Amino acid sequence: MFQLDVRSRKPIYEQLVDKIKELIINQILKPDEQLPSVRVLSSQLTVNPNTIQRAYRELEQQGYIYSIKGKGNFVSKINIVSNEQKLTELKIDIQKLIAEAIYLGLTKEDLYEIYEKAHPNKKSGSASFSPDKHKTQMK
Amino acid sequence: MFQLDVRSRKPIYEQLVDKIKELIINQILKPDEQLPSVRVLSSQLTVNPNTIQRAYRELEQQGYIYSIKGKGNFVSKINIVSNEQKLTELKIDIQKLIAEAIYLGLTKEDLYEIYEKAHPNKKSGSASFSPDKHKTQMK
Amino acid sequence: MFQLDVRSRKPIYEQLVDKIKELIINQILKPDEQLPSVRVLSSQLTVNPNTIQRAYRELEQQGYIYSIKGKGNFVSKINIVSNEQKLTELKIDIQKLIAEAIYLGLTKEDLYEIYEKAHPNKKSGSASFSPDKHKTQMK
Amino acid sequence: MFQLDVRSRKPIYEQLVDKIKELIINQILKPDEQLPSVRVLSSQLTVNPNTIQRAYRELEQQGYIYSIKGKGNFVSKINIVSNEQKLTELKIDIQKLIAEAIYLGLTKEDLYEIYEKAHPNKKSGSASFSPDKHKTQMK
DNA sequence: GTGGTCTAGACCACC
DNA sequence: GTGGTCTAGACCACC
Repeated sequence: MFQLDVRSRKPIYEQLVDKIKELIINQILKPDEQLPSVRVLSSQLTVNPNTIQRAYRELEQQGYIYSIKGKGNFVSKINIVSNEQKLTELKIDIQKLIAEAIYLGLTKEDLYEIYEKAHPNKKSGSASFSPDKHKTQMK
Repeated sequence: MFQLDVRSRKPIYEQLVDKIKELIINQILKPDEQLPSVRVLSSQLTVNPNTIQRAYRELEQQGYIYSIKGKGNFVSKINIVSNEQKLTELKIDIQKLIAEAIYLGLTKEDLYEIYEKAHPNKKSGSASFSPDKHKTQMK
Repeated sequence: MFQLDVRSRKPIYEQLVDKIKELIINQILKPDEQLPSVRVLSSQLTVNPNTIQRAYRELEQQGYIYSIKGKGNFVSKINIVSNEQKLTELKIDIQKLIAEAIYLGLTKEDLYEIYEKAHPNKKSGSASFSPDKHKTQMK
Repeated sequence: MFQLDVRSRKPIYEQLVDKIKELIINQILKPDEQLPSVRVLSSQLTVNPNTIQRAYRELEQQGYIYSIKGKGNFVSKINIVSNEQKLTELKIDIQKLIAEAIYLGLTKEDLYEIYEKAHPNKKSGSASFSPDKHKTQMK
C-alpha cells in the first residue's frame, strides 16, 4: 500500500490519481486487474470515500481505468484513442522542464541517466496495493 | 505579449510566473533587463496590479528576478545558491514525466529531439513583451 | 493574544510572521498544533483576512507551518532541509549585533545570561493565542 | 570604500547607515574624525546626494555622528546618554535571534566562536573610506 | 468551514 | 514613477 502526504499542497485525490497512474504505467497493476473497492481503499487509507471516488472518476476520464457497475474498477488496456495527443502534450511538458533544468545545469549525461531510471520494471517495486494477492493468484 | 488563460485551473499569478520564467530561461529576457512595471503590465494584461505584484514577488523569492524599490524589477543573473537542490527536484519531476511518456510510446530518439529543442535561442521566439518593436527596428 | 503595532514601519504581516515564529520557536505552539483559522485570527486582531493569509503563506514558505486546504494551518515538525543555510545566515546577523553590543558595553557574562534566557520553556510564557484557557483548565 | 548592493531589499540609505555605523563601532572611523562630504561620497558611490544626506541625518539622530554647519559631519564620541537603553534593546534582539538559532541547531560553542569573531580590531580591516588618509596623517 | 485567488482602490516609501 | 502594503469584499476548491 502506498503513502499519502496529507500535508502536501497537492489535493489528496490528485495524489491518489498520480500514485495509481504510476502503478499502471510501471505495470505493477496489469490490464483488467481489479482495483480495490472504494470502501476498502477508503478505510485502508483512512480517507473519505468521496475522495477515493473522485480519484477513480478522474482516472476513468483520463482512460487509465474503466468501471463496471456492480463489479468494480479495472485497469484499462492501453488506450489507443487519445494516446497520440497525450504523448504530444507530455513531450511539451517534458521539454519545458528540461529547458529549466538545462538553465540550472542539467547535462546530456544527466538526462541519459534519468531516461534509464525511468524505465518500468527496473525499479525496486516499492508500491503495490496488496503483494499478498499475487501469491494467492498463484494457487 | 503572452496569453493568459483566465478560465484555467492554474492561478493567473502562477501562469505569469511560468511564462516569465520561460522567457528568462530561454534568454529572451536578458540578465539585468528591466521587466515592465507592475502598473504597465497590469493594464496591458488587464489583470489587477496585486496579481502582477504577487507574480513578481514569487519570481524574486525563487531567485529569477530582483526588485529595486522605486526603480523596478530586473532579471537576475543566474542564481548559483540553491541551484543544486532545485535541479535535484526537477530531475525527479522529469523522470516521472518521461516514465509516463515511455508508457505512451516515447522513444530514445524522441527524447533526444526534445533535448535539442529545449536549448535556448533555438526556439521560435514566440513570447515577448513587445515583439513588434524588434521587427520595426529591423526595417 | 499578541499585540500588533499598526503604526510600526514593520508591515503587519511581517509582525505576524515574527510573533508566530517566536511562539513556535519557544514551543508554546507545538508541532502539528492547529493555528487559528485565517478568518478567526483576522477578526480577533481586526486585520484583513488577506494579511493573515499572507503571513501564513510566508511561514509556510519558511517551513514553520504547513497548510491543508479545507482543514487549516498547522505547526511543522522541525524542518531539517534548509536548516543549515538559514543557521549560517543567522550566525552572521547575530555576530553583527553582538559586535554592536560590545561597543556599547556588552560583556561575556551578559551574553551567557542571554544565552540561558534564550532557551525555550524557561521564558515567561507571555504570548499565546488563548492564555486564559490554560489557566482555566488548571483549576 | 565600501560596497553597496543596489539589488538588496534594504534601502540604500539604510545600507549606508549600517555600513558607517559598523566602521564607527569597529573604530575604523575614530571619534571626531570627519566623514566625507555628501557631495564627495555621493559621486564616489554614484548615489543620489539626497540619499547620502538622509543616511547622515539618520546617523545623527541615532547619535553616531554630529554635524557642524558649514564644516561637515563628524564621528561622535561614545554617546553616553542613551547607551544603556540601546544596549538593553540590542540584548533583546540578540536574545530573539539566538533563540531562533538554537531552534535551528546553534550550540554554546558556536556562540562562543561568534563572540570571539565579533571583537573589533581582530577583523581584517576591510572597509574604510580612505586608507591613504592614514598615511597622510603620519607625516 | 477551511484555505486560496482575485479585483478595485487607497496610501506609503523610495528615488 | 516605481514597488510594497493593506482593506473590503467576492468567489472558488477541498473536505
